[in-house]
Amino acid sequence: MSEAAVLPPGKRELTKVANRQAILDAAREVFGELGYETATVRDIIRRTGLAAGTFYNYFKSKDEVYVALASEGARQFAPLLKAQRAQSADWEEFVRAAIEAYYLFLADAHKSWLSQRPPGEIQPHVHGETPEMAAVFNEVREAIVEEIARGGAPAADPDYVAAACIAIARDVGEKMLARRPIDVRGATDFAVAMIQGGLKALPQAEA
Amino acid sequence: MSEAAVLPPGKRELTKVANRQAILDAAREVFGELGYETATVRDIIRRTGLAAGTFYNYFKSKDEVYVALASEGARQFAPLLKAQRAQSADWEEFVRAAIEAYYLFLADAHKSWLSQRPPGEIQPHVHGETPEMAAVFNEVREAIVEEIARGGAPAADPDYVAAACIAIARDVGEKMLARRPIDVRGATDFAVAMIQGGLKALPQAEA
Amino acid sequence: MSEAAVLPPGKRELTKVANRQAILDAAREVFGELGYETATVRDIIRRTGLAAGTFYNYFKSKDEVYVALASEGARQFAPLLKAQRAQSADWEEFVRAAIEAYYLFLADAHKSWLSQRPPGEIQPHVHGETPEMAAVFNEVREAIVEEIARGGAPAADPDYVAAACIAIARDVGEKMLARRPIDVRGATDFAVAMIQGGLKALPQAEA
Amino acid sequence: MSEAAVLPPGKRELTKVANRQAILDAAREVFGELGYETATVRDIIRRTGLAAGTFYNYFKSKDEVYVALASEGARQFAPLLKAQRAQSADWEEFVRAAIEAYYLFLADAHKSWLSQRPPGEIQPHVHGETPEMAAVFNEVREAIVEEIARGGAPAADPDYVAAACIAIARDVGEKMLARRPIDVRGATDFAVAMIQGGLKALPQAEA
DNA sequence: GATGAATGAGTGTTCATTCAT
DNA sequence: CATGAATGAACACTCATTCAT
Repeated sequence: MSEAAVLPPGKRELTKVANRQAILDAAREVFGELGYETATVRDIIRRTGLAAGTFYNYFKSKDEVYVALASEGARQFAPLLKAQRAQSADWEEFVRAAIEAYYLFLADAHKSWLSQRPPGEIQPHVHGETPEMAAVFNEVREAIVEEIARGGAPAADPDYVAAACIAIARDVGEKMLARRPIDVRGATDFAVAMIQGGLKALPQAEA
Repeated sequence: MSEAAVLPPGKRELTKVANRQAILDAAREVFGELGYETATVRDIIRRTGLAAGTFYNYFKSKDEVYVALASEGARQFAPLLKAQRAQSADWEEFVRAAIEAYYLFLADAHKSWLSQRPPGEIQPHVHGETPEMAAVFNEVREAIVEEIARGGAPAADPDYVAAACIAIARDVGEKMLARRPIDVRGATDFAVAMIQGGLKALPQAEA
Repeated sequence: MSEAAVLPPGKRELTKVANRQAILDAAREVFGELGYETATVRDIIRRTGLAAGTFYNYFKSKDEVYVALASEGARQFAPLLKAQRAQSADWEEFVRAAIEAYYLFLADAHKSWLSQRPPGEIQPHVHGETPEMAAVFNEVREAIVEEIARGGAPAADPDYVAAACIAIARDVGEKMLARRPIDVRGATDFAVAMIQGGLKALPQAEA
Repeated sequence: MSEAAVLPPGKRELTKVANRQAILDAAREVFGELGYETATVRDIIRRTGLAAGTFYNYFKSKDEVYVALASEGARQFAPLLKAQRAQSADWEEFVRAAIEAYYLFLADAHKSWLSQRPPGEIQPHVHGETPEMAAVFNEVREAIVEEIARGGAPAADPDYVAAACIAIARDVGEKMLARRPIDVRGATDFAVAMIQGGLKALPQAEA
C-alpha cells in the first residue's frame, strides 16, 4: 500500500535528511516571525509541504525542534568560539574574535531567513529571536564570564559586565540582520568599540 | 425611576479599587513569569482569589490588562524622564539622568514583585520582562534616538548607538532587579560608565 | 443606610409598578429585536436605566419575563376574543371578529415598539415575534380549533384548517406591524378575504 | 519531497464522507429540535460519537454547518422549482406545482428526521424549522413574488399575498411532517385549495 | 516513512444569577 | 428595595499530539 519500496535505493535516506532540514528551516523562520508560543506546529509543516503527522517522525514535540535548532546552532558555534579564544592574545582581541564569530554565524545561519519577510510587520509580544540566536548567545555569555573570572577582564561586577557586553552584542547583531546588505565587519567594529571604549570611543560629532 | 446613586462611599468602592489593583499586580507577576502568550487569564485571577468571570468586570480582555499595565507604566514614567532631560546640561548628564530615572522606576514598580518568586525557576522562552518594563523602556529608547538626532551624541550610526545604549540599560536593569538588595545607585553607575567609556572606564584588574 | 424610608408614602408603590412596567416594555423590545436566546438580561435592564440585580426583584428569571409578557398579553386578549365570539352570528363573522381583535391588540401593544427600529436590520435566526404575539396567537388558534370542532367551520382536516387560518393571520399581522401607518382595517379585510375565499376572493388583475 | 498523494481510495475517504454526512444529519436534528442559538456544537457532535475538535475538521464554525445545510437544501430544490414553473401553464398550476415540489422535498429531506423524535417534547422558543426548510422556503417566496409582479396573480397587495400563500404552505407543510404516514398529496391538495379558494373551496360541513 | 483525520484538554470570553452593601 | 460586583458553568474554538491507513 505504501509507495516507499518503489523509491530508488538511497533516495530514501536523502529524503529523510531533506525533510528534517526542511522542517528545521521552516521552524527557524516561524519561530523568528511568531515567537515560540504563537508559532504552531501547523505553521511549521505548512511551509514544508509535508503532512502534519510527518513532523512527529522527525521531532517528538514542538519543543524538540526548538531545542534541536538551538543546540545545532550551539554545536556549530562552540568550536569556532573556542578556536578564537585560543588564538586571542588578550581580552580585547578575544572580544573582537568572539563577536566576529558570532556575527558571522548569524549572518550565515540566517542568510535566507529575514531576507523575505516584510520588515514592518512586527507582531506584538514577539522579540524576533531565533532559537539559534538564543543558544549561541549563551555560549558567548559563558565565555565572557570565564574570561572575567580569569582576571583578564575588568574587575567590575562580572555579572554586570557580562550582561552589558552580551546586551550590546545581541542587539547590535539583531540590527545588523535587519539590514541589507548584512555588514558583519561594520557591526563588529561598532560593537567592539562600544564594548571597549563606550561612546567616547566612537567618532564624535564635530565640535 | 431610581432614586440617585448615593453610594455609601465605603467598602464597595474600596474593594473595587483593591480588586483592580490585585488583578494588575497578579497580571504583572504572571506576565513576568510566563510571558504574554503562556500566561492565561485563569493564571492571573487564580492569584487574586477571585472568580474567572470577575476578571472581565475590570478588563475587557487579556490584552487590555497588558496594555493597562504598560501604559500605566509609561504614563508614570514619562514626566520623570522629561524632567530629567530638561535638567540635563549635556548628553552625558542626560544619559545618567535617564538611566537613573528608569532604574528608580523599575525598583519602585517591582519592589514587591520578583522578591518572592523562586529565582531558579526560569521558564523556557520567557524574557522575564513585565509589560511596564517594555513600555518604559520604549520611552527611553525614543529619548535616546531624539538626542542622537539632535547631534548631542556621537556621530556613529544612530541606530546602532541607540540599540547599544538601550541594550546595556535594559539588561543591567534586569540584573539589578534580580538582586537583593536592589542597588539603584550601583547599577546606574555601572551602566553609565559602560555606556560612556566602555570596559576601559571600569576599574581594571590590577596589573 | 437605605434611602427607602425617605420616600414620600405611596411613591414607593408607584415606583414599583413603574419599574415592573419599564422592564416589561424593555423586554418586549429586546425579545422582538433579538429573539429569546440572543437577548440578554443585561440588554433588557440596560434600556430601563435600572441595575442588573433589580431585574430579579421583579422577575425570577429571564424566562419569567418572557412568560409574564406572554400571559399578560393572553390575559388581556382573552376577554376581547370571548366577547367577539359571543357576538358573532356565524363562523364568517367570528373569523373577522377574531382577527380584528387580534390585529387591534397587536397594533395597540406594539404601538411604540417597532416604530423606531431600523426595518432593514434583520438579525439572522430571529423571527421578530414578541412573546405577546406568540401567546395571543395561541388563543386565536384555540378558538378556531374549537369552532371547527363545533362544526361551524368546513369539514376538512381541522388541524390543517386551523394551521392555515392561523398562518395567514399571523404573517399578515406581522407585515401589518412592519408598515407605517398601521392599517388594521386593511389587514383585517385582506386576511378575512383570504381565509374565506382564497386568492379568488381578491380583486383580480384585469382581464 | 513527498511522493504523490496516491491515496488508497478506500476507508479513509469513505469515513470522511460519512463523518461529514453524520455531522450534517446531527446538525439538522439538533437545529430542528433546539433552534440555532440553543443548539451547541457539542450537542451536534455528541450525536455523532465523534470528538469535539473533529467538528472543526469539517466545518469552520457553528454558523457554517447551518449555512451548509441551508444552501444544500436550496441547491437541491431550486432546479425542481424552476422546472415546475416552466411547465406550468398558469398561476394556479404554478402554485400547485411549487407547493408539491416543496412538500416532496421536505418529505424526502426529513424522511428520517422527525420520525424518531418524541413529538410531545416541544422546546420553548423553538419553531422546529430546520435550516433547509428556511432556505427552500425562501426560494418559494421569491418565486411567488416574481409571479405576482408578472401579473399572473391577483392584484392585491403583493406583500400580503405572498405572505399569506407562504404562510399556508409553510405551516401546513410542518403539520404534514409531523404526521405518519407523511401524505404529500393530501397536504398539497389542501394547501392549494386553501390558497386558491379559501375555506369556501373546502368541503363544507353538511347543512 | 508519509499521511491527514481524530482527539480532547485547554483558552478567552459571556452571561444568568446571587448577594453584600 | 436598588445596586452592581462576584460568581462559575458553559460556550465556540484551537492546537499539540496520536494513530489507522
